[in-house]
Amino acid sequence: MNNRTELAILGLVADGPRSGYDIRKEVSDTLSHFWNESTGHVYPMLARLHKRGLLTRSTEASHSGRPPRHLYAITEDGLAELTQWLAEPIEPAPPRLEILLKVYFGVHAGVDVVIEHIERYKASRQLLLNILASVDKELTTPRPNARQTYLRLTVRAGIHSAKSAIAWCDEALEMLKAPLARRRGVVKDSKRKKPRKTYKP
Amino acid sequence: MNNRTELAILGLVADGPRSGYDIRKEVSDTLSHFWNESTGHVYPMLARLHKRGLLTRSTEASHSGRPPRHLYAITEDGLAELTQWLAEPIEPAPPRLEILLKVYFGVHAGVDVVIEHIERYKASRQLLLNILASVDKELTTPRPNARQTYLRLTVRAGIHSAKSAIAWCDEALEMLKAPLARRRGVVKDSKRKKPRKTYKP
DNA sequence: TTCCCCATGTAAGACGTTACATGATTTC
DNA sequence: GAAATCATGTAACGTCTTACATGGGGAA
Repeated sequence: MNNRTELAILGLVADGPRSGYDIRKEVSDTLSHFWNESTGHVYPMLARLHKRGLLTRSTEASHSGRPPRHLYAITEDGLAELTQWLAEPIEPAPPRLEILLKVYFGVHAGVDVVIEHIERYKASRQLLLNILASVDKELTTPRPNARQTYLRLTVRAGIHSAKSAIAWCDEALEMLKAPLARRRGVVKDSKRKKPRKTYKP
Repeated sequence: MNNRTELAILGLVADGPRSGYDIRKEVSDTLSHFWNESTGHVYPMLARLHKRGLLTRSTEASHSGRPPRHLYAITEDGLAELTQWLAEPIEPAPPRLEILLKVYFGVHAGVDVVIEHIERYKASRQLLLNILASVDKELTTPRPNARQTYLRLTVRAGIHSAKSAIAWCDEALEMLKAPLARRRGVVKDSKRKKPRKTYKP
């Protein structure tokens, strides 16, 4: 099996019974800095896991006109599958970094556009870094248990990554602003006929 | 339009006529550290771009039994669409970092498994860093043109990212090896019945 | 002689997103 | 009075991957 949504669900339900809603909430509250799930995918995958016998399903009485709540719990087979998957080596996902694609195509866009993208990107990473740094602070306790440690590790990963992104942005902005600004005519070497419009949002 | 494959194709063909094969090759040779395309997607997207009038298509005579080579070139409409897309702000892609998912679920796998994953990951980042560092060296020229600069920026991004990943790995390994090793019993708090198997590949 | 390069493309399907439908309750 | 929360799910669609089919030429 190879479906990442199913695996994420399995991992979460392994900590105790959860509904589809619970899972969505947990992902967006706690895992959002390294994982995401979309609503429309969680419910079908829960159904599939149930059909495959990896989850059991029990229905709670509905309160006041709400749809009934379905609680899923992990089975022994589910736990076995989860454990097996957790031990399997991770095959690196081929990257698709849109910002770098736009940077790479910079010749067709003009320096100003590229600079604008990098500045926006830097701002977004800075914002993320601020959030993660404060989460990290909360998570820093004298005697963390295993679960806290693992969660904190994911936050630390985000912090390292955001910092390096910011550092790259600074380096890139310097490279682009200083020398290309002086000889902006370089862009004219390309085949374009019309002059680039300046990018002013 | 929102199709990333089409946009990548458009950007590459904007530098000069190319065949489907050329594009696949260019992606895997030059962009592979930040972008990928799969064979089965490139050809249909080329056909679509042609149908939409963003690319022209000319057929070269086939040499010695090979299938005929189709050369695609960008049209004015194609160039316009490319330029417009390049100027559009980038909406951040929701992350899905499998390694962090496995770290987060570490309680169900055991410390040894997590450590093993991080060590493998570190090795892979180290390898990538070595490659990118040597590419960066080659790309470091006294008077780079715009194209070289943009390419180098993508390489620099990879270098920053790999370094930060390695730094995180080191930090994580230290956090996991020192304190959890001393009180490995923490894992027993979870609901698992069976002891974890040690992960020895 | 075996493997990689060239060179096209299709078919099937997995994966995932977005938008929709429903509607009472609690919070601001 | 508006907005968020709770809570399920489906339908349509877009994106992308994997595997297959074909086959000659050149390099190791």
